[in-house]
Amino acid sequence: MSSINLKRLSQELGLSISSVSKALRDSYEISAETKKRVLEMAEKLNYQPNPFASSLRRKKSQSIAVVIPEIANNYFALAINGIQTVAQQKGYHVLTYLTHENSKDQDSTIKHLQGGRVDGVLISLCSDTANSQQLTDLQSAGFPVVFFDRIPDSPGCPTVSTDDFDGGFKATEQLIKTGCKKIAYLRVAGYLSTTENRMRGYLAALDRYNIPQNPKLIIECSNDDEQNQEIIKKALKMRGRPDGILSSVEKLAISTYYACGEINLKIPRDVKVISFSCLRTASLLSPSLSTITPPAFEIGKEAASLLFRMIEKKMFGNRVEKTVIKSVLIERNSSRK
Amino acid sequence: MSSINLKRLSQELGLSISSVSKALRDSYEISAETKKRVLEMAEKLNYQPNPFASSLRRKKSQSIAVVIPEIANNYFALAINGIQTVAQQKGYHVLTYLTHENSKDQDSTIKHLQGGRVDGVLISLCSDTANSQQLTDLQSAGFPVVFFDRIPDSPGCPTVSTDDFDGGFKATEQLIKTGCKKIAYLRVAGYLSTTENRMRGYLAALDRYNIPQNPKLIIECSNDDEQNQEIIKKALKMRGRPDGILSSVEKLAISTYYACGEINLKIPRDVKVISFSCLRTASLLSPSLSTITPPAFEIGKEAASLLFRMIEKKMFGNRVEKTVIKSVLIERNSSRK
DNA sequence: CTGAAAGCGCTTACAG
DNA sequence: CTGAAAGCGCTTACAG
Repeated sequence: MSSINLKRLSQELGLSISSVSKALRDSYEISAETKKRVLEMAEKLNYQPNPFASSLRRKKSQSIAVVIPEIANNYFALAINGIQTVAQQKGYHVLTYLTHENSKDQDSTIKHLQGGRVDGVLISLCSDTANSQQLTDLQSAGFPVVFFDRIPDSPGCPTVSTDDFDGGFKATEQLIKTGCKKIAYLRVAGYLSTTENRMRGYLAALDRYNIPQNPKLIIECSNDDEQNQEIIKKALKMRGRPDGILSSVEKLAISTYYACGEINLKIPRDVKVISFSCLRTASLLSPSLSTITPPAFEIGKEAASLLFRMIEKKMFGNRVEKTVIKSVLIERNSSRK
Repeated sequence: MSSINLKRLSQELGLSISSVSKALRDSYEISAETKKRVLEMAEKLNYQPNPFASSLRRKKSQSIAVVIPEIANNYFALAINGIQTVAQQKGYHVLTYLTHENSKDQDSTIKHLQGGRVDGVLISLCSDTANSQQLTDLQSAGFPVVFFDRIPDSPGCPTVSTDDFDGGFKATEQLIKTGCKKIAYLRVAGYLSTTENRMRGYLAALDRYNIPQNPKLIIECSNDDEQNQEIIKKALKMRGRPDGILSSVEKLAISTYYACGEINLKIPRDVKVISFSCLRTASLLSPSLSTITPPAFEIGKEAASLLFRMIEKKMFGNRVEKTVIKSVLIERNSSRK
């Protein structure tokens, strides 16, 4: 925008373009005095370098992409906060892309990014991600990609996530200890390792306490809030209805609250609820919601730091980092006796 | 990243670079047959154009910036959702910058953006924005800037916001009608027109119902949640303490709930509460929170649309658009008799 | 309909 | 320490 470029600046100073460029980049080739003059003039004329010229020449975009399923979700909002904190400190720009839980959008986004618009990608997969050729291509081209939260299974991917199995196990254990015998696991569609691992933890806890597994209590939800509310209502009305609910994601817990309200079931008296969630207002809900809370801000920070290490090639050889940050279980009234 | 460029593509096809470029941009100068061949080869080799070369040449970044105070806030998360929806549809990229309510960060961000990295800026001002020379410079250079939610006073700025005065008035009226006589307005620091207008609505409602204004009931909060809780607690303990609270932003309502819990005041029995807020869980809180809810998603969409009209020069002359979208007042238990 | 050439605004290896 | 020149990968006015 600012029409001041190196050419104009160099004319103003009576120097060559190359000297001005070097002075601005603090090159050792330039005398201290010249640097000072250049810097002052740049300031005076409010010179802003053209980022595209620089990126084109240096083959570095100074940008990263964050690809997430949605943003109106406390987890992702907090994670982005962590990512931005690290990126802004590094002087990097952050491009955000929403996939709306749609693998087509996700693929086309990833495809676009191969043009070199960014130096690296942080991605939390959409729930219906099957086998993304685009992603595989991107990675096998040596492009830095870090997965966070919703991560794939394959061993070759650098990931930052929370201990999903452990969270699922402990949450289930909590419900069992308050007397629940029929615990419903609310899962989202798709087969991301995140959901799968949470479910494995749930199943392992049932085994550990000799509670028989019941496939009817594993309830698959969709991306539509209204529809989910109906699904949950139906589950809560069936014969042998659940006396405890473990929700794998925040929004299903909210749908559960609404569903219970509609069919007059009291939480925790009639059904106990616990959910993976970063809801700030968990303790203000009626009743307050027990949560397994992933440290979203830290996960974002960690993922971004890892990505920058990859971008800056500070990784040791081909080692693939798999960072796991523990979630915290906070017992509140929704799962009390 | 992908090392396939126009040169490589043209060699592969036995065509000149210019013809390939034109074919890819669907130029009328190129025959249908050649276009087909080019497109197929581009697909086959997974050609992705280098965005920087294109941006440099065309002086168009195909990107916009969103500058907001924070992201872990339902309002901004929803607004970004609206912005992204419009931008992705237009094939634009979205860069997000957080100012953390800090005018220095805001200024340095704006300064950076003058380099031409984006074609336009959507900004919601940080609370301590005084007189931003950077912003004035940007606008007077003819750079497209649209303000949303937290907007400045000056008539020359295109803005998309909610009817703050009206919201403040109606919320106050609601509290008065349920019997409140001492209504505290919780305001944030700084003098953005948003907060000011909400307060003017509040004051106008007091006047309208012949309730004397009391400066002690206008309580200035900070950006620190813990500190705010103390400030609110103190206000609730003073002689002639408030019997109603109008919170100008969501997070102060949450602090109010916590403050009341700590000093054993029952909402709405001892004090009634209403707040500007986009909290999804407002109706699940204990008690459910009465809100004036700005349509954040629509505001984001509208602001982005306006920005694109400016970028595409589809504006009529110098007309400055000031779009106002009404908020909805939803009465819930926190402000019931 | 196709192609040669200039140029967007930088950076950097090289010469002096 | 300074500068001339090439080139990053595109686009587009122009010539044929």
